[in-house]
Amino acid sequence: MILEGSGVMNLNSSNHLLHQQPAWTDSYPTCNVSSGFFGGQWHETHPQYWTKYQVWEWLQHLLDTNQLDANCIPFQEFDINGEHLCSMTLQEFSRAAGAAGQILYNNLQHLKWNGQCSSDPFQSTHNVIVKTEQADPSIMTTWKEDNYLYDANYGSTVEMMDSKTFCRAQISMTTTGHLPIDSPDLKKEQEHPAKSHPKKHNPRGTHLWEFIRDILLNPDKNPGLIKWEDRSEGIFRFLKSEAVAQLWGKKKNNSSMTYEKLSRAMRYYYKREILERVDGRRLVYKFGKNARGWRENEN
DNA sequence: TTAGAGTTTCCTGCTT
DNA sequence: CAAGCAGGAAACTCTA
Repeated sequence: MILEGSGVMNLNSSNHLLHQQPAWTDSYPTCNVSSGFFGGQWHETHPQYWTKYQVWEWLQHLLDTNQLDANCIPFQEFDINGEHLCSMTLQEFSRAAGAAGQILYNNLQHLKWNGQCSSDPFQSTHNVIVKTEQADPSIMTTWKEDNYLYDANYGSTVEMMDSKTFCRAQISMTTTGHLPIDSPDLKKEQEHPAKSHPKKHNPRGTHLWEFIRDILLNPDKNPGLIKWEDRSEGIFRFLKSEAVAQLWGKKKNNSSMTYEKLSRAMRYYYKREILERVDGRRLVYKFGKNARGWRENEN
């Protein structure tokens, strides 16, 4: 998983926006706990409301942005939701993730603080919009489709802020850090953003191959869409190719995505050695040497 | 403003 | 025959 919108960004409008809106509840106006198959993207939601999957997405993001070895963060120690995560102390982070615990803790505090000036539980439930999690991608709907969400607490629809603007604001604040964080890692990142994010380019969120990988790595959220054929070799097979394509389309806000188009993008990965061909087998692919994070004992 | 990355879309031909 | 594969070409979106 790669940072969406890396490095220094054009923050003028988003910074302005955030400075105008110091309360986290205002900075997460579109919080949609389970907007999609995986519960939406972690940076679209306040940490308090992350699902387990979003916690993992956040961990993966930190691995990427801090150039950490995958072994630095034992994911099994973070089989928890956002609420649990937010309740963890620095000591608990350190115990769970060792040296990386400090980074995790600082980043989480940063994210919480980023929008959260108040811990008022009323405020948090007032503005955060919750949707019931839907396991079946065929029936799921996203906020983009309807352009509004239903606020269960108040029985009303809420107009949405532009998600891209919101994400940019979130990520830029995370990566450039205008907040008083003492973490040396974050300071370093502020001083050398380009060095911290070498050749990261992920304009529209997670890459396709990472999206596929994450489905494979999260069987609880993978209702028979893709399965491992040979886990150790990184060989996998699409079981519901069109459903996966639809899911990818949802993620990219592209309702016309098909497996034919998705597979074309997959084939481009051959040249980059992110995927390898598996001859003679339909719907079967294999992770290549440039694909990271799919092995059970990565690195 | 521009170049490049990473798709997305469309296409033709081939294979299963 | 349908579905999937292969890969060229152009268009598109977004970031540095």
